[in-house]
Amino acid sequence: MTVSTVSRRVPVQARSEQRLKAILEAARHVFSEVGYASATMTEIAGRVGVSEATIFTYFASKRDLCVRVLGNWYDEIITQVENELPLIAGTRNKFAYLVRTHLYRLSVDGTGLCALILSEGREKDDKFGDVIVELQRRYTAPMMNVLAQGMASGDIRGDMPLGLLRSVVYGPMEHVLWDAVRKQRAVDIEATAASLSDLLWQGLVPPDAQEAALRQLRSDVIGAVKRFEAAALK
Amino acid sequence: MTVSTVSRRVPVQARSEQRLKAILEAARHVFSEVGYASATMTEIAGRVGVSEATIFTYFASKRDLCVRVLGNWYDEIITQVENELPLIAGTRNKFAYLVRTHLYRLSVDGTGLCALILSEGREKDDKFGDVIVELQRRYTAPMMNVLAQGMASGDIRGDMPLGLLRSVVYGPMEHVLWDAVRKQRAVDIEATAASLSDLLWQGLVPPDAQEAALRQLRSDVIGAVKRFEAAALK
Amino acid sequence: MTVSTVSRRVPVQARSEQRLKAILEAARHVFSEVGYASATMTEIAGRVGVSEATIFTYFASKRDLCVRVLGNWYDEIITQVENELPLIAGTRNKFAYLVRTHLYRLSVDGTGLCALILSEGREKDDKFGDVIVELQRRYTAPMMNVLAQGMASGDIRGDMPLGLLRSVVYGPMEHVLWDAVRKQRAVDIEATAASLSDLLWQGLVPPDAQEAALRQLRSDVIGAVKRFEAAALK
Amino acid sequence: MTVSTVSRRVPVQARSEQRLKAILEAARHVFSEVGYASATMTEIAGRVGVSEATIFTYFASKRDLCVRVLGNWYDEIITQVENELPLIAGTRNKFAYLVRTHLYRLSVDGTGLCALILSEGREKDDKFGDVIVELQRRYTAPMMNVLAQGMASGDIRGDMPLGLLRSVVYGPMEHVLWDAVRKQRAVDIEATAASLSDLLWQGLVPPDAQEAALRQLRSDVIGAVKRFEAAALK
DNA sequence: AATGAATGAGTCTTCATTCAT
DNA sequence: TATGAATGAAGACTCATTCAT
Repeated sequence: MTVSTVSRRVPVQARSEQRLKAILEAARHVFSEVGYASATMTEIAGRVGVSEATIFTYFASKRDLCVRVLGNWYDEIITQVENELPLIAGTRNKFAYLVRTHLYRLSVDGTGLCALILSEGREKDDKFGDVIVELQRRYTAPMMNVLAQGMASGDIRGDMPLGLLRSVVYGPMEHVLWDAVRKQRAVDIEATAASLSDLLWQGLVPPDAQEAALRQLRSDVIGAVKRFEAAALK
Repeated sequence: MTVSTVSRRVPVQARSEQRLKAILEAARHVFSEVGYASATMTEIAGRVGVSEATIFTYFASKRDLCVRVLGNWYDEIITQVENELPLIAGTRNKFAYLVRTHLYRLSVDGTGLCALILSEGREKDDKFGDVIVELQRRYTAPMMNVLAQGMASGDIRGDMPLGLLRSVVYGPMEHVLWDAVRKQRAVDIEATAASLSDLLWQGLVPPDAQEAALRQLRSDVIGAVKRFEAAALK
Repeated sequence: MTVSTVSRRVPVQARSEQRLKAILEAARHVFSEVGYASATMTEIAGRVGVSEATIFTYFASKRDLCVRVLGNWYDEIITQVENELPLIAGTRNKFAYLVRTHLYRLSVDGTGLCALILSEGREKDDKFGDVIVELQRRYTAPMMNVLAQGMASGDIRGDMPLGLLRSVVYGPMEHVLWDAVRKQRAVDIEATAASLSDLLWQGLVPPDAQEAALRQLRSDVIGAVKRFEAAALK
Repeated sequence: MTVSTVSRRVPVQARSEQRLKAILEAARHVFSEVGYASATMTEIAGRVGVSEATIFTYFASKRDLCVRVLGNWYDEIITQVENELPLIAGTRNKFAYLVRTHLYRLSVDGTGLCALILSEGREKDDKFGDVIVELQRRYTAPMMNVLAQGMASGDIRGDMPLGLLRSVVYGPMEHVLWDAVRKQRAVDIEATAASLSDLLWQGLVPPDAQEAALRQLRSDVIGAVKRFEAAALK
């Protein structure tokens, strides 16, 4: 039997559950604020009020801690969306819901994490491996489905790659929030979400089909009304 | 060079001028590739082929070097835009030009710098402070002008804050490029620029045309209803 | 148990006795496998299936545990030898028995312990101090007696210090086993023991026989020369 | 171009050459005294009178430093042996020379290194890889050649594997020296070398061939003398 | 002007040991 | 008696920065 490098068992008692949460929360904030490379275990430990060694009792490494922080964040929001989205009808409404939810989530605690994901996710040595990629995929899946279905049904223009649409949707939201953080200003989530939904949807809608559809609709109504009038006057 | 915080005498001879440029260039690449925190003076010095100490002859600190790198990058593109933009007529054309130029610039050497700005520009200790905010402001000024003038002329919808429009424009581009970097794929700049210009512009355009159509439709329906009521009462 | 430095009350119940043995056994293996410095209480505790704190209920410190492990190991083999050796007759046979037993013991679980003794027994701060020296002395006593008696009886050459003979006997065995461990090969204990006994014994035997032969030869030659000279002068 | 992890260039100036030697020497002592695992860079740096960081300017890692220490040690003695051995004639004389040299070298500064080699060389994760194995092979090559040639020429018994003979030769020497270190006593190298050479050689010589050869020789001489006498008297 | 050399201040991580329960 | 939890002390290693030459 070889000597195995057993990392100590993670504490599981009631009391330590709280500590674990505290560490995760502190870590979430620190990673958010300064990014992975600049975040230090010392800082995180200091915020929780424990020694650095204690953190290593709960997490195997800085990397592990970060992965768990990200995982938690994703899990929370993924769960929420998976529960609420099915209750909403209509492509346009689903779209607006996803925009609003994303914006809200990011604004609460995610801006930094998002930056983290984006900037650390590209390291060559894939420090976080496919963990992030997979989480990201799961997280954006609902939006991608909405967009894909919209394309299929003709609600959304089909002349651009889906990946580009994703960037068009998520890019502005991240940008808005970074801007806010950088300028230390609060964001009016509801107003911003409404505006973005509106503007982006208008961009996503098929360019001519839009007017065509309106014209068609109007002629239909007019036709119907005329037929009705004719019938009524008879 | 916009901002500088040099504490030592900068050499002014011809040879030194070249060296300074070489250092800036190497630093730009390194910062781009690995971010501020992970970039090392050793690596930069190594690429230039000088000792680390030499860099400190030209720059007071790593921070200073980075600020100068960013400043240079901004200066280059700002200069380019200030020269070329006036030659282009039409809000829509100017908009497309700016999108294309931004995308092109970022894709060449700016993605990493962009990440740098976004992830380092938020540090608690205000490492780069307002330097970046100011540079960013100057850089986006032309686009902001185009958008503002578009609003004034009625080419662009006026029902949303200008800052939001900026996010709508720049957000997707950054997103697209990070995506590309993360997936190690090249971006077809021209195609992407065209698509983004198209889609975004459609979103930016005042929804008047649509509203007009809708208003017309509504008045049609209302008229029909009135006539129907009249007929029914007859 | 020979030496102990326990500072806490050792449990005396039946259950505890077993646990103590289990800890000692696990510790023996771990120390064997990786040496004192690299052995961890976590690993030992893990193998026993108890918490690290429990070990400290039985042993005052890692050092104490290690000393006890070594003491136990020595005790076992010393007891065995003290029981079996008297049953064997003849210096040569006793010698072979001790070689075989030592080799066998070391190969079973002692190589690592041996390394432990050799490499840790030298520390500046006298980590194990004279404990090991004393154990070692007791352990080698039987062999030393055999050698001393052999010398007295003329079976073994008396022209070298006893201590040197000890090295000649134990050195090769340790060397053989380390070689085996390093090369990850099993040792044929019986064959090796036989070969070593044979070779070493031949070296240990008084060189008298050979000297006698040589002396004879020399006198023969001298005699011949004299006769030759006499003949030549004739 | 990827960011390469360039370790800083090793200093090469005259002044630093001395420092390098000083570090190597201090390291040799420390590793000797406490083994690889227990040796600390702090201790080594302290002895040289420099900061820990300085050592890392010269050596990439603790492992690297240790490998260099070992390499140096081996190189010195290998060079010496390769120069001197050819000047010595006769298997027996070469053997004695190698024993004496090994003993002398070890006693000067190698005991600890030897322990290091033996105890660290067996780690599973082959911390030092084949480096040590190869050095060890080169170092023992001359002795192995002498033994092999002795076997071929019948000077040495051929009924045992060469590897075992190596252990028989080197084992006692290491044992003698460890004993000395452990007991803090000096060794009389010359006397010990002579004794060991004598005793070991006697063990190595073919068991019966020895006496047979002597008998043969004597009869040859006797025969020759008789024939000579007969001729002379005629 | 350039740099070889050195280092102080951290960084992550490990682990024997303690103690309240 | 046993242990979950916590931690102080230390260890290898990094790197921006300084300074004499």
